[in-house]
Amino acid sequence: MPRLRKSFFNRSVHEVAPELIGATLLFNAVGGVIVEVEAYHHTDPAAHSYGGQTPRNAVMFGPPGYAYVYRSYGIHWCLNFVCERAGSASAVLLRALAPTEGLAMMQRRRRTADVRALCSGPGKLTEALGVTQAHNGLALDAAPFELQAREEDVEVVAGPRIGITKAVALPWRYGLKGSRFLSKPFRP
DNA sequence: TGGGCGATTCGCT
DNA sequence: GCGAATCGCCCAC
Repeated sequence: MPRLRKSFFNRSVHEVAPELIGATLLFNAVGGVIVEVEAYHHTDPAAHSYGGQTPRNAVMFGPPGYAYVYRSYGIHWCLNFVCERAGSASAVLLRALAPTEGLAMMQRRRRTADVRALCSGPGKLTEALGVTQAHNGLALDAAPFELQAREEDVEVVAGPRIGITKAVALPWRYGLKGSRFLSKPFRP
């Protein structure tokens, strides 16, 4: 199973995001198949990098192939993959996985046995995998990350992003068609 | 199936 | 001070 290298991320977020659907994300050998992501480009008012570089979003302004982690609503962590090139400040938000590896560990961290509830949302996903602020800025092609390219063609659907108040109509949420592990279904 | 709400931290204006 | 790339729980339909 070919591992994703940093060069995989060295392209437009709008190319990378749909190609991540069907890839496998493991963190300390825990994780599963990526079924939902969202693209955030620096020219996009909904992106953290839109207003320029700050200490929080500094990793987004660095080279592609690194993890950007931030706290959401004061409670959750959200995981992003930096894309394009240094300074372009664009990233893909990881929103949902179909759990395959380390089920027991994820069930313990999430305090539920419901497999559909383990990684079906950006905050759930980081809790299940154990990703926190401490992992902000880590390379994606080295431990504890392991990213594997998808092995077969998948059907990718797109729609509006979730939970934002700016640029709400842009269809930059991508998902695996028909997956039971999405944070929300895609409207036809 | 979907909407309303409270929890809770911190970056940024 | 404001409000956010969310979640879980409760309720109505």
